[in-house]
Amino acid sequence: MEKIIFHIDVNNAFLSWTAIDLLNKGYKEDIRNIVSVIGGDEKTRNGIVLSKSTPAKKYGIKTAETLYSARKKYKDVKVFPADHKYYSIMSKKLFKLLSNYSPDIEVASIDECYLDYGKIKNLYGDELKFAYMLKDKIRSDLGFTVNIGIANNKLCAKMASDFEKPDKVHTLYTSEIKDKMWPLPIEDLFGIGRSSAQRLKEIGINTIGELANININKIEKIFKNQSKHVIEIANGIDDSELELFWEAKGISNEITLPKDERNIEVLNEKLLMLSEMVSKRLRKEGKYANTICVILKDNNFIRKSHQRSLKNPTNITNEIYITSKEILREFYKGEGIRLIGLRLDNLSIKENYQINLFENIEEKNKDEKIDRIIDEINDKLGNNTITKASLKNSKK
DNA sequence: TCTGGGGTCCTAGGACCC
DNA sequence: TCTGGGGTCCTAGGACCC
Repeated sequence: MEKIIFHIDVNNAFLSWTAIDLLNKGYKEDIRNIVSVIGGDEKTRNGIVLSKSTPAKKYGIKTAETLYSARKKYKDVKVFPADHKYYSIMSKKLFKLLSNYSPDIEVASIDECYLDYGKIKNLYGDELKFAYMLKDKIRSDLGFTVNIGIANNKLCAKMASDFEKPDKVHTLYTSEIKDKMWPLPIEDLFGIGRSSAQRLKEIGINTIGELANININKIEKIFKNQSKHVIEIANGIDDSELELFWEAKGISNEITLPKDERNIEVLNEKLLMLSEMVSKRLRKEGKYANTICVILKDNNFIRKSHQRSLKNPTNITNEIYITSKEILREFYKGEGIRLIGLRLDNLSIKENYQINLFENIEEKNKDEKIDRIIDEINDKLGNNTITKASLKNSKK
């Protein structure tokens, strides 16, 4: 069976979805048609562009740049806050619509997915016709536009959906790689980021085609034993399968602080909050963490992290909090901290206990039960209703 | 009024074991 | 009297993606 993969990508997802939300609420203007962006709050140092309208793009405004910088490009750019809950609803609507046609969908992020069309071609016929029908149906049913890339593997489908936007269908079949992909600049290749692109340009490689045809020796210093793989992606070679069942390998939350912080007591309070956030998500997944990692970003934007493997996996808020405090104390040197984060890794399904004479299993089970009850109450009454108070009184 | 947050994968070095 | 080498696990950091 011929492999035919679709990559479906929402155009300017956050901005489009906010535009729909605003129109539903009676807002007169469709912000997709003006110079506008979705941005964070500058007062809390979250002032970056998360999504931009097509007109904003025309003024050179880019995702992830500061609002300050965006305003320099267009003084009166309209800035709207993100609404992640609403985005999640719209995302689910999209995937639900798509699942009416195929069960073989890989959700790649909140606003994009892969669909295995090869498996359903005998039902729906020509892929190009179907793609046009699908994109128009999404637009009429859900109110936003998508790009659809069609190819013989995931990589090329992804590349194709990134061609001209918005509201377009493109193909990048294996036979079209030379003509459609090789002339593109090297930084357009999926998997080549800023750092790799820079180093490739330094050795005179500027297009995907140049990379595709390079002698492997010339890039081995840069890419080590990934060199073969890098040349393959430049040739549009990718035999990876769709991953239909995604499971998180780690759970993390981070916060940027309103000002640089040097007070370890304040940092500990943030760790308490982060412990509550990550451990609640962990319990919801029914999992246990084997590794706890504390992340710091200092006022020079340097990230540092320290982690610890646990003797026994846990999902208990207080255990995670106590451990994270110890880790922080071990490596915090008093520098101004801009961001603090907490990550749980090496997740396992069941507590894989080795008998530990010094640990009271019944006590642990009780702690976990209490945490779950707290989760339930907070879900009903809104977050942080009882958690902090109960923890502050808990034993060290 | 400068630079988010949530992920994955890879590398390299050290510890440890045989 | 001159220090192997493979395998695995842990840790820290970097690159990349949306």
